[in-house]
Amino acid sequence: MSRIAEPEKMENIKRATMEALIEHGYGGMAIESISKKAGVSPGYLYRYYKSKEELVQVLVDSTMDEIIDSFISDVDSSSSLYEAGYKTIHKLFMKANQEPLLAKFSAAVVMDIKIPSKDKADNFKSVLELAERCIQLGIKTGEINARITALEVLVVSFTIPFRYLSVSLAMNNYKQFTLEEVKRVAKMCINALK
Amino acid sequence: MSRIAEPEKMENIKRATMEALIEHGYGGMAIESISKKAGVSPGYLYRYYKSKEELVQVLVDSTMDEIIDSFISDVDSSSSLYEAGYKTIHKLFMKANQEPLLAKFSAAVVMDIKIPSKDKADNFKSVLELAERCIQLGIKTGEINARITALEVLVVSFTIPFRYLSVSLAMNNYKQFTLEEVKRVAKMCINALK
Amino acid sequence: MSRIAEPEKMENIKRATMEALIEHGYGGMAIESISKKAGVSPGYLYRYYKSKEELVQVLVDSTMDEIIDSFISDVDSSSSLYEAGYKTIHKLFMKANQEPLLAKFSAAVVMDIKIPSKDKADNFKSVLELAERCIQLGIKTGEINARITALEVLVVSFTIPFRYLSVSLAMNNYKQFTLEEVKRVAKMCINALK
Amino acid sequence: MSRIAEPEKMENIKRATMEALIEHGYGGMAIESISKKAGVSPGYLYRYYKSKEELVQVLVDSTMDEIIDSFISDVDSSSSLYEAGYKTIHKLFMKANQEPLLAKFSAAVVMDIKIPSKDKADNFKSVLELAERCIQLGIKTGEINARITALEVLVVSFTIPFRYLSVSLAMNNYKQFTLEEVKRVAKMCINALK
DNA sequence: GATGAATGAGGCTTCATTCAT
DNA sequence: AATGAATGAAGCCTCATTCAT
Repeated sequence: MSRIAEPEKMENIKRATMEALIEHGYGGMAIESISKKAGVSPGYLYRYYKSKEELVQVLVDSTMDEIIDSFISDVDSSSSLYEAGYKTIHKLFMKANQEPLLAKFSAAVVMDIKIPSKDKADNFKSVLELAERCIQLGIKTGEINARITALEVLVVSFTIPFRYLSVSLAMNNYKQFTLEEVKRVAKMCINALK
Repeated sequence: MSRIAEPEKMENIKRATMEALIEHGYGGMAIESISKKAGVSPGYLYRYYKSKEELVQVLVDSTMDEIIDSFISDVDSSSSLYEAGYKTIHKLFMKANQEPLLAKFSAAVVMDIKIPSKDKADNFKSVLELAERCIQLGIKTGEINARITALEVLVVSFTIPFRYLSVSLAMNNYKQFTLEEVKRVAKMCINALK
Repeated sequence: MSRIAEPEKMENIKRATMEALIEHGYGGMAIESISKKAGVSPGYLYRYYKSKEELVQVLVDSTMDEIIDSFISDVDSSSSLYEAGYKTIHKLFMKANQEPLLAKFSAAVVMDIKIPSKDKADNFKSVLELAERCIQLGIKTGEINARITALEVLVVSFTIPFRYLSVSLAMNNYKQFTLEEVKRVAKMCINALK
Repeated sequence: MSRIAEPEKMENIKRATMEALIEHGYGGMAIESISKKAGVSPGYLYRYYKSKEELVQVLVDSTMDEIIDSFISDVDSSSSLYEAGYKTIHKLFMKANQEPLLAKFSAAVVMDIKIPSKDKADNFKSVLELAERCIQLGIKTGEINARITALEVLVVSFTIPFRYLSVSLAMNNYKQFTLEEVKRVAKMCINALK
């Protein structure tokens, strides 16, 4: 698996894989249709990924890492939980406005248990740690109930924004999210944890 | 003359199908492994379902109908939104205590966009109507913000309980839910819509 | 394979088998649809025939025997080849008027090489002997060329009437054959061998 | 870059399909045994034909078209019906001498009603038109009875040569046809229509 | 490097046959 | 005797993967 390759082709492959995963799921997606949509040969894929599973894992893991890292940096750079949530949701919804595919894929990765990823347990641990940080911040600012659990934070904050996004786009594929919506969704999350 | 079609076999098939769908998704599940797990021959399945797709559709549609009907009756028989939510979540969590598989499958059906169902648009309409009813009840009792949208209700009430359930069971497959948890999850939902 | 059985059921089975063979061929016909059409259970068939192949063989062989025996008796009881041909074709076409299925099946058996029969070589020998008798009769009466071969007789007399029948019925399934047609077809056969 | 799709493989597939169709019929032939006989993998077939049915249809339709076109050109280029018949039968028998398989397949296609073809009705119409042309030519030259019908021409001229061929080859698979036989079969056809 | 022809294992589905009732 | 539920081998077809060019 060599490092450098034509970046445009790799980008096409990633996008085609995301579309296929969203539309058909892991078991239902076909390498041939992905390579066709990406404008490369099936053989090309196997130069950079040793299997269908690896292709998906790499994509899913990097997406998950990005989501988590971004959320961490938002929490660390905010002085209230609401602010952190607002930032994260803002990024997510603005990304959805420009690149609905990427946003939808993020939602699918967060929600779907069946997509193969290299280390589900690892991701899970990261997310739980993140939830703990949120709790600390929220308690310090008095925004949330002191008895809230990490599971509850996770279920709320790692679910409502993504679900809002994917349901909205399922209803209208060209939907543009507004700042008003960002605010409302952030408020819902905070309220849920009160 | 005709022997009774053994209901136990049909039950086994349904359970095996749910497990397979949860674990591998529609495209990844194999009829042969389902029939093996159910203790019947592959051909047997085709006596009652004309295809893999129909097998899944029937299961998904009946599950979705049950969920919606149950929720409707809870809303109609309650004098507050909190009460309605409590009833529904109570049923769901108690079912999970006794039949984790059924509960997990319900969650998968509600969350997964890719599972084939006879009429996705129909289901969606039903769910939206249900959300409207919740809003009416919640406004009457003053429990929720008058400006809340059906989408928001749907995203909160049709997501948090199922997500709480599936994440909990993913962490510990033998987890038993408590009445305390029912109360807390119901409260989170109501709070989110305040 | 016991001897006596409800004759009506056996008759139904035979007819259903003929229809299936004509419409779908041996490889394409299904025992289950035959038994359904015949109004008996699949298991019933296996009481009297040990396999799909035997079911067809018995039917085909008895049909072939009937055709040959009938032709032999017509040749033996006639004083000219034309008379013999006329008698045979007359029987065939009148049978077609009353029982198109039986006539069509006879044609299929005579024409189709792929239908399994117990002893194709035997049948073939019988038919060739028959052709020799025709030649003897035809030469005695001066109706046919003395140098005609058995193969030629066979190709003409075992083909034209059956083909006329099956093509006619393929064009119009309710076609009724006339005596005029019997005469014309008999004449064509004789002429061909002049 | 792209290698030439090996024409030899396609040829092998066609031949294997013809053999299978002749020997087992459409319903009885197995894709796997065809591919094995052709020396390719089962999947290979589906690169060029989208189904078993299409594989057979393409083969049958092109064969039927060839037969009809060849017959038409023979009729159009001849000044007597006998000449036309002679030419056609000559081609057919000489082909049989060199490629018995192709000739046997032609006979099977012409005779067998159950083989799937794209447009049976179309073929039938073409054949009837052809018969009409034969009648016009035959009447002009006085070779045939003026009251002959298209059905009769079809039954004679589209049957006797093919049946002569297939019965001959069924008796002796290595049989070589002679010019004398061509003449005799052509004469039989003409005589039949007198 | 890139391709896409080719493979063959495996998935869906049918159907001849059996056997408990 | 008669049924039809049940089986499982086998058929059609797809698709992840390889490799000669």
